[in-house]
Amino acid sequence: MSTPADRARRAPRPRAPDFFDYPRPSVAVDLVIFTILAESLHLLLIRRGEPPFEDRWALPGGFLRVGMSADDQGEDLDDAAARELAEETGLPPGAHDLVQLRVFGRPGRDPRGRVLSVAYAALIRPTHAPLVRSGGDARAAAWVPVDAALTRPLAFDHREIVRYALDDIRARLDRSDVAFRLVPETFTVGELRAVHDVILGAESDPGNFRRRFVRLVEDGIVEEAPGRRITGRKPAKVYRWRGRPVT
Amino acid sequence: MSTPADRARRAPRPRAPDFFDYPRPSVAVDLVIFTILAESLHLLLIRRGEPPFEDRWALPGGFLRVGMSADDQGEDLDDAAARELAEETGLPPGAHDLVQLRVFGRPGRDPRGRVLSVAYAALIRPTHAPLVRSGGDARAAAWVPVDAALTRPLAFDHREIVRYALDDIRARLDRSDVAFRLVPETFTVGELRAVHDVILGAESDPGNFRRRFVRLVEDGIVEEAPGRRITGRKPAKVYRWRGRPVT
DNA sequence: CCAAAAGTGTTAACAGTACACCCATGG
DNA sequence: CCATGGGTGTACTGTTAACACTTTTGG
Repeated sequence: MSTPADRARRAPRPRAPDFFDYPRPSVAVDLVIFTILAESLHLLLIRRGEPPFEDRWALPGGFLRVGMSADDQGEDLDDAAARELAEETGLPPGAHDLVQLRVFGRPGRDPRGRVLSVAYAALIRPTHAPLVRSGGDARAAAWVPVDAALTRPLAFDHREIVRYALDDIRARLDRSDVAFRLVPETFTVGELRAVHDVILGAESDPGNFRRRFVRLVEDGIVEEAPGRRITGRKPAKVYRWRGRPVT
Repeated sequence: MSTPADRARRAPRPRAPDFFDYPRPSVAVDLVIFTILAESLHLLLIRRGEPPFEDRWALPGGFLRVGMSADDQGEDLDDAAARELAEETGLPPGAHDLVQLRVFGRPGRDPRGRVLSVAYAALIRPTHAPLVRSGGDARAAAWVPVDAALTRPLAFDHREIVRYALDDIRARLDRSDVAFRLVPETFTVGELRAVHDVILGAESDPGNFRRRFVRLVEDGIVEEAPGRRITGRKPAKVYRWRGRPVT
């Protein structure tokens, strides 16, 4: 944080901070919202209603609200992401599993002018996914399978963002709460295994998966829930994830 | 990317994109530059010469250069980070080990107005660290041990950024090239182990470390270099890291 | 010759993998 | 009664951790 301020130091120092006179970028917050539908990983896309990229599919998002006064500087990035998530999905703001991925800021990514995009990942339980309505502005929103989202042309550099988000949740799958957030509140071992398999795109051994699962129960990360569930033939025990700690 | 543009859709559409009229934040790029000095992890801090936080220590950095026209939108974020790194250290731009960490954007973090900071981590070989001169603007720059940097009051939210960067390189230590970049071009097993120990703050077993090291040689990640080096009593074999792949 | 670091060997515990198998039950 | 997923057992392999040990050589 120096260059423009330094220039000020050489010249007689002005009252107002001079870096405010330099051109500034617009900052958007874009969301990669995942869920599991029909045994596969989906994400939420919006059909753009205006240029640029009119009619193209894009990630839901919006501009960061910035205040102009020193005492009201606007909203926090995380709040902006939470607000967009609520606006676009209509879901209650309890889904506080938003994680900042990184900034995408290549010049030219938005033809209108310099726009930085702060990308966030969110995870929606499949039980909540059908509740998603088409955003406050009645724009077309749809759950799209990830492979389709990666093939289809998207607006801006959103394909790159999706690619990054996908790699990210895959890497975090075993070291964070990702899987627990993509499964109903209560779940069976088989259901959790299905989520793992779908995200990694590989079939895992039921026995070995169960063995790792019982360790989670022993460590108190997961607890037995009342009732059983009939997914296949034999009813299975039901479990619940106990909040935070995974690793 | 919608809210302001949507409003435009309801009203008769103006020629110029209207989101340009909304207030925008300033965007800075801040660097956490690590090196190893005197058997411990250090990072580069700058003594601020102007308010706010005059005389406080801060991370080196500067503002992102943003173009105002549609065809010149300014510099890329990574380029801005590389430029700052070169400006602040005077080192040749070959040190292309810059990694974006994340954005820090809490309102109020800069009293002058809304400023987002994109944080980057950089790793400097100990052989290059002494070459660092005091920046183009002759401001005081110093290598500071990480624990001192975390204790001392820093400008803005830079302590939080340092904390994050530290956690990040610790987490990536075994899954990336971090260690190889904090060691001279050629190095002995003991030297690499010392880097590991210093970053993790724990003494590792020499025998076990060596065993893991020979696997790296077998996998072609590291190769033997000519010569030997006398670090302690018995001269040790010298190795070289072969570029990219680690995992 | 000896301190100190390089380098080797051995073992127990443990986690991952593959695969065979029994169990319970809804249709 | 049987197909199907729930649930158990087992043998093999590789990795980690702890620690005892030998080797080399500058001072």
